[in-house]
Amino acid sequence: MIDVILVEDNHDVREMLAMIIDGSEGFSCKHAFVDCESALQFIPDNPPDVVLMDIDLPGISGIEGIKRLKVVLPNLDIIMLTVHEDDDSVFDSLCAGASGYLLKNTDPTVLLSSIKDVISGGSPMSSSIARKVVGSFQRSNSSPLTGRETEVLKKLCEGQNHKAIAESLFVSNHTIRMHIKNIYKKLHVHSRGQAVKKAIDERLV
Amino acid sequence: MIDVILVEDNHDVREMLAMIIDGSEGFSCKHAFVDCESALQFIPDNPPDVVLMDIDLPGISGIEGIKRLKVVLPNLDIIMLTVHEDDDSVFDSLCAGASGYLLKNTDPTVLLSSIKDVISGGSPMSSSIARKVVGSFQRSNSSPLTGRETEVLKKLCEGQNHKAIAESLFVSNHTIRMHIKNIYKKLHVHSRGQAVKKAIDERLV
DNA sequence: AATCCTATTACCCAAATGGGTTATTTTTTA
DNA sequence: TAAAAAATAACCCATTTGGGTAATAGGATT
Repeated sequence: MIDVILVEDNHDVREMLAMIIDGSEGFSCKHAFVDCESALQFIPDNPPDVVLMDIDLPGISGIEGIKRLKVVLPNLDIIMLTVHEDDDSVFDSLCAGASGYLLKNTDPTVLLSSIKDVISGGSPMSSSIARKVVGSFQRSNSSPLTGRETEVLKKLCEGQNHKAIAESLFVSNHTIRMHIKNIYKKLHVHSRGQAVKKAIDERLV
Repeated sequence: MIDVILVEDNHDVREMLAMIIDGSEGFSCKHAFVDCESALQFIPDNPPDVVLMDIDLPGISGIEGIKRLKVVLPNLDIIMLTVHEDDDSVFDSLCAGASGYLLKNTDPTVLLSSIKDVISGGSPMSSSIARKVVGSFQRSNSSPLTGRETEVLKKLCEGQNHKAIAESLFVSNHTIRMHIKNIYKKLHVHSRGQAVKKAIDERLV
């Protein structure tokens, strides 16, 4: 029997979801909370198998709630169940510790299979959410840098200094300094820190 | 009719997959290549709806092949179809531009629905792969840094220098330098670059 | 009340970095 | 084959950074 806890402020949605889950074979939903405050009091002492969490909640937000739950229960599986499909909501939720992200219009059948999925180590997401997540890995393929400059930038991102980079690439430190100067010009930055930030933001490395 | 191209060196696997796909209602697989070299010659002039790509290929690897295809066809949907489930293979593939990642033992029914999925903007992945991807977003919740130090580290990651950080936090640059010294000690690093790398790697910011 | 932690400010000095300029060799491209 | 781009190396100088040390004040903890 899979034990599910809901955190959802809308009365009708909460009751509806609880009924669907609790009424399904192999699922149980005996506790549902209106806000994170009450959920945070109950859950640490009574951890369920899965938590379904809304984002828009009065008081502590669902994202902040996830962070706090994860501190005391790092292995708890939490699925975000929300209407928000914007990048920030998705990435903030995942960074906070959500293992899945579903939209509220998700079909009940899919919701139930997603709950099973997250328990068995999966990360249920809608197609469009998954594409956002995957897309965040894709790097620019139009870097203004040359091959050597990209190599050097990579080393900069690893925190290496002139000398270390020169040694690892078997050239003089003068050469590395020249490469770095050119990198800065091309990226329009004036320091290592800015170069590293740009490299990461624009996935140049 | 969904046009699919295969790149797979193993003869039996290639023939089998081609037969499954081409024999299915609404799918067509008229071209299958043994290596990236030949695929790279054909595909740019005859772009299909979806490419299924193996990783282990003689000559140009599947990952390198994706990169090259994406340069000329940035919107091409590519699904990695491989036996490798290690982190590097997964992340390198996604970074190279793959939109989906499936294992070769994937059920034919799932494979076909995944092809439809990727065309409609999704990113088909197995549960365990999705968990890896989502896991890469989760940050550590046990930072050794104080609140103020974390603020400063965030600014370092944005490429700001002493003075800029001091001004944005309304304190003297001496204070910021002290914070940075303490951050370096706690993180066991000796430069901005290393601190930024550590901050990003361990998701301290 | 005593202690610890955090945040704050300050000074000194050596090392690293950033910017400007010039030049040779190799590789790539037109 | 000629021109352009990339990689290599060097010099000078001002600024920034890193490391050591010291001190004060407020808050939390014991």
